[in-house]
Amino acid sequence: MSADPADGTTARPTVVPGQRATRQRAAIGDLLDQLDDFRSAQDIHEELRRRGEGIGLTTVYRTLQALAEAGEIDVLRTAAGEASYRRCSDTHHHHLVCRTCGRTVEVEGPAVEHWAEKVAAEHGFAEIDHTVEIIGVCESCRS
Amino acid sequence: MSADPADGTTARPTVVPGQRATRQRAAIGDLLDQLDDFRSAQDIHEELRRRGEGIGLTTVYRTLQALAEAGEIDVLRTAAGEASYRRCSDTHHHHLVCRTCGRTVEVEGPAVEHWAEKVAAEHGFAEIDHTVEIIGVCESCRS
DNA sequence: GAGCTTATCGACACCGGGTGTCAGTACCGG
DNA sequence: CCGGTACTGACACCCGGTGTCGATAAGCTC
Repeated sequence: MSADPADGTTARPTVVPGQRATRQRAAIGDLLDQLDDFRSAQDIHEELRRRGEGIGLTTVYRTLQALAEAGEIDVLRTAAGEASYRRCSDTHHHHLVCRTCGRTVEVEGPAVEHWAEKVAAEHGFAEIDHTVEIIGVCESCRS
Repeated sequence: MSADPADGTTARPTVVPGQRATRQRAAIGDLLDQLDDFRSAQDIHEELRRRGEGIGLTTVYRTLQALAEAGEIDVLRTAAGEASYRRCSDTHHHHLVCRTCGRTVEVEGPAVEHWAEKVAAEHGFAEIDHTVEIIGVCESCRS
């Protein structure tokens, strides 16, 4: 979470001390960088195999899970209960998803954040966390 | 969805024409009326068996699914990917859930509805649907 | 660079929520 | 009361995801 110390590292590290940089992890990271919508673990695994990466499904599951836990990527559950992953910006935000083509737009909503906190406080709730997803049909899918 | 035609039916019917009133459906309906927080299908099944209702798990799954589809009850997915059901008020609303005891509070938020619509419109999305869940720790669980 | 330690990998078995099937059952209209 | 049909439920099955454990390879030390 904290900013990089002032050494010359370039982008987001994805490498945590005590965690090794492996070909598989790099491949998943690269793929996530190239994609801009939510993909299931199986999708990602399949795509990597298609690209000739020798990688196991278990590894994909675990790596995605670890990335999600580290806050590197966002997870969301589809209606079918399947988990989808996507690399997202650091800032807190929510998603606008097209139910037809799956296109995703990140949206910020200070209004919602405030509303959530206010409502929670009114009912005596603390340590608030919230999920907001908006699902609809995007312009190009409507035509 | 549409209001009842002007005959003398009392409360919410749960009975749709072409759908039969069975003991099992009634039992599920009754139980849902008595509960006021989200329960998994398996919970509900177990509770019904405990009460001596002879009812199959499959039936519970299907009935809950049908009720959810008809808008009679609300569904939400737990972090584990399990579906939870609860009978809710007719009006559109969201939930404030205690992550410790599971207590649920229904909250309304015109502000969020407007925000969602506005944001969606700005990005050319239509036929909007949205989910908002706030999770925290309630007052009694904090002490 | 060699050697060693240890995190990581991945094939495979397994788990558990949920669904499809299909014969038996029980509503409900006539 | 009877027949047709919606519903039921035991059971097999599906599939996303996790645990296991021997094999592998990253990275440190010398």
